[in-house]
Amino acid sequence: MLSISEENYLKTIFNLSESGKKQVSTNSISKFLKTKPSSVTDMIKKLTVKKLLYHKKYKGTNISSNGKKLAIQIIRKHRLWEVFLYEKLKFKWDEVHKIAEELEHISNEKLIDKLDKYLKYPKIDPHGDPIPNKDGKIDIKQIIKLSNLSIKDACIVSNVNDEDGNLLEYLNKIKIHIGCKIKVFDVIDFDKSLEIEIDSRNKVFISNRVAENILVTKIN
Amino acid sequence: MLSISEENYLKTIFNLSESGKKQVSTNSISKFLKTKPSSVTDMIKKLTVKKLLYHKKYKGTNISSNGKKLAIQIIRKHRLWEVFLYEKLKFKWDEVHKIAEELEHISNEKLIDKLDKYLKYPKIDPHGDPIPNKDGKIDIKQIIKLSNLSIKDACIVSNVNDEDGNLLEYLNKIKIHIGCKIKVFDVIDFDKSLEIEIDSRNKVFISNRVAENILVTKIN
DNA sequence: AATAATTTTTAGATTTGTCTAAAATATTTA
DNA sequence: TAAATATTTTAGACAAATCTAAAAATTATT
Repeated sequence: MLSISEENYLKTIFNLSESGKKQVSTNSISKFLKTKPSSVTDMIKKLTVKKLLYHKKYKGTNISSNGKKLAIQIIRKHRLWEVFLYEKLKFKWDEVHKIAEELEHISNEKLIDKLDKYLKYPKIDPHGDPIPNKDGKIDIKQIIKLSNLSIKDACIVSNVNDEDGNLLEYLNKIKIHIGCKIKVFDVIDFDKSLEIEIDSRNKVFISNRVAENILVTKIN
Repeated sequence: MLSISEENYLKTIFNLSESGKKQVSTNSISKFLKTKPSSVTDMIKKLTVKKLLYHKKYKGTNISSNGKKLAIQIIRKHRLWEVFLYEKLKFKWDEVHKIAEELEHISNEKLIDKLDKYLKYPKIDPHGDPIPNKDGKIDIKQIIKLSNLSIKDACIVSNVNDEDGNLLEYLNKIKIHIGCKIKVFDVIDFDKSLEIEIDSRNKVFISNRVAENILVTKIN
């Protein structure tokens, strides 16, 4: 059994090593968790003794396969709770993360199995991130341009090009934001513009140019 | 903000002072929480400084009105989560307590409000205990004999006379246990025997003599 | 390559919640 | 009521998770 702190470090190290190079630096962990580097060193020692990490002094940290397994189970719990909060309790997509950070540490396998079943075995969370299954398997998240979707496809916005203030302003106006759900109702042959529905509410047309600057994950 | 330990002590002291005399002994707390009396003394000091308890050396402990307010909110969370686990996730009534002990410490007012709404503002938990409302008001739990109910009443079994082994064996056979739900379908005028349905499943007749030895809380 | 700057680790301290052992107080019993 | 027993508190220790300050190692700069 891991403590909440140990779980948070493990999860952070897993995420950092997924989203970058294999060797995770002490500083990057400390920045993410808002703790001092010396605290990170201490915790790395503890988790290394438990064989959840590999560590070479001054060189960086790796997650072991046991560590990875545990981290994935924590992420599974986090994302399932996010789905619950979003779909059942009707929280907004940007409110669910903070609460799920607490819920994810409740350890009861039966609870998670039943929650999974109750939510009808969801594949992605409200941010479009994939939910690992019970065995720890994760469907790799395929990020594509909204312009690549076809009629009847649905997706979650995972990123938008934020270099252009005008684009952001426009997206804000039509209520497209990271985490929102978009369904494609029609693709106009003539100019490849899209008729889409945003968050099951407003239906709008957007140009192909705009659609190329919105990154999404398909959800069906 | 209270720590999980502080919350557990506060809740325990509240419960002990409700279900007995006003002065709670250090030993009784230590027995309930399975910690040493010296640890209890330490925690009492901390909570006394925070004005959640009153304490007189060697004499016993009282909960303050602020302490009571906090304790009731913890109990509210506990019981709402129990309803969720029982009704939505389909846990058995005797499995929910342990998990709710963990969930009750998650502190987010909006979460509890939304959970309450989602569960349609339940008044009692799966054990028949009343759920305090947002303002901390608790409908006092009225424990009555099953024999006092009328047609169409429903209730939760809160206690059975366990002095007679034969009665226990019989109740076990017809699957009446603490926490189960009973609906009264008919009251026979001739001998005051009852036709009841247990846990929305088996329908049986029981004599008035048996019904007098089952204590329940009405739920409608 | 030598120096400066940054990163990481070590050493030692602090807080929280627990413990044991012993002392102080209260209660029960003979 | 005095002695025996039980309860409660105090004193001091420990593990977990953090911190600060300083030392060690690495990386960048001139």
